[in-house]
Amino acid sequence: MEVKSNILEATSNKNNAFDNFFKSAFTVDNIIFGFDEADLKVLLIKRGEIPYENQWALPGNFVYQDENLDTAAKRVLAELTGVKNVHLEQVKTFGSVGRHPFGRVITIAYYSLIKISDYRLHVSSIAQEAAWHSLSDVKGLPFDHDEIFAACFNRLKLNIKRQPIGFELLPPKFTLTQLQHLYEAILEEKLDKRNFRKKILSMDFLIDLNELQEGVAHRPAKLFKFDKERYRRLYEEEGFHFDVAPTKHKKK
Amino acid sequence: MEVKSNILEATSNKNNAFDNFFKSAFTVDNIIFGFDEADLKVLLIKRGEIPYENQWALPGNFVYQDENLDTAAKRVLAELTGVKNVHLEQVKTFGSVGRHPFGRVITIAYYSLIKISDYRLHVSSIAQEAAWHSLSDVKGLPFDHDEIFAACFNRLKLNIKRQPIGFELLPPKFTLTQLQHLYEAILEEKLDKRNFRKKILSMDFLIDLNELQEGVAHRPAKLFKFDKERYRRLYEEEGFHFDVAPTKHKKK
DNA sequence: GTAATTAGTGTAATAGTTACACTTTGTGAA
DNA sequence: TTCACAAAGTGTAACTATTACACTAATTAC
Repeated sequence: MEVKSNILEATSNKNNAFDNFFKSAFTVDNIIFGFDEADLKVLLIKRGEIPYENQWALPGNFVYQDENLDTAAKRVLAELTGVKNVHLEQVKTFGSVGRHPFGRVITIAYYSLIKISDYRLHVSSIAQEAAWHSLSDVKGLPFDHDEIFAACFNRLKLNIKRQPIGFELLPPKFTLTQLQHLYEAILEEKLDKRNFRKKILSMDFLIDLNELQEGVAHRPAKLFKFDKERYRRLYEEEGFHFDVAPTKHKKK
Repeated sequence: MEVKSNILEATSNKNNAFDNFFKSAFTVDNIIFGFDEADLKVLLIKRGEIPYENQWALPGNFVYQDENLDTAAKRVLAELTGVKNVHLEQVKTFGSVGRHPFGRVITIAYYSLIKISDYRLHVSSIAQEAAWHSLSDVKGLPFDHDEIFAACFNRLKLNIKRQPIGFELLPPKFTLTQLQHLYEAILEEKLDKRNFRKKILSMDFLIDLNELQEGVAHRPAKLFKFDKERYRRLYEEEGFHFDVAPTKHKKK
């Protein structure tokens, strides 16, 4: 009771102190994005519990008593995929009164980006089953998960233009075409090939590895890697602004 | 007990169900910005309660049981200032384990923008006393309020370049110089007068009222107003990008 | 060796950004 | 009434970034 009564001392005396200590729970949801050469995917779990048992939903879990929020989000990811050390971003907190049928639940939404090749489904208490879904399949989710998903995808769209986070979704060595397809998938528009290459190379943080793609039935592409150190030196203070013309974009 | 036990059914069975229902509280903080002709200000309250009694802190309060998060943030603002219908934005949620000395407290941080002239200190249960502070005075705040403040100010800096929110801080009729000073205060850099005017006028959502400033001991400036409808029509889909050269900015 | 497939490349027109300094219009004091 | 003061208001040329656009090169599979 000690914690409770102390918190209540700090509360407004206009209200009954107990009003501020109602039954509630808080959770994190972590929207996990992956990219598989062609499409942007999201990892959904099949719920093993009521409510909405057996429906596909965003992965999430309660935050433990002695656990920070970011840690909880990382734990959800790690338990589900075994992947650690990823790009993680807190997006928005959802706490409408009626959003959970069983009571007041506040959910802090994160997204994270992983290399889909690193993914290996783990036996996990969080989910019965997990699977990658195309973005277009992500609708009709339970709770307010459609809204949460939209907020996270939206944030990703904004961030991709200002931070070098695309590389988190690609293997360490990638071709410029793969990178372009990734940008196109996130931004949901086709980009002009020459302008894309000119722009991204002019930013000067990609290193040409002088290696060629193998095992493709056409002219092999050069492989590049992202130079994080160089990025830091060049852009740490000012940041960048990636904006390339979609193909056949009409001028006003 | 009904709510509690139902939520607990939905929880992971790997953990003791009660672990997910520990003693906790959640609050909103609302960082209230105002602009007084020259400087950007923040409204701080003098805490009337332990911990940190009598220290200046960010305004905040518990979220009530039947209250949405945004509503709670608006309530904090209204109780403190009487101002309603403002620009409000959720910024980030803070929930580190040790951030509150009395127990686990999750805080959802918002900022809001008000016209300082509308402000009138209300008798309020939230604060003993409230006062505007210059940005440079906002440091050494209790809890992790320095970090919360930084996150909100940062967000404001980003948003001012992409949304027409500056007008929320100015009277309905304002001069271009006032507007420029506001941008300078938020961005923390001096801007070039001619470039600023050219850019903001070219955006085509300011209306020249054909009225002049009164009561100044120099050439009076023209008054403008922001045309919200026109803004919507022009920018609803694409948004804008406000970026004007600081004065004497050196090129690389 | 030829068809299929994707990689890779340059330029001119246009649009946007930047740097920069003097004239105008009002007030208020002598 | 005029002069000092203060801030308002204004244009342009140089530079930089963005856009639109189509063919040749390299490889594999048959």
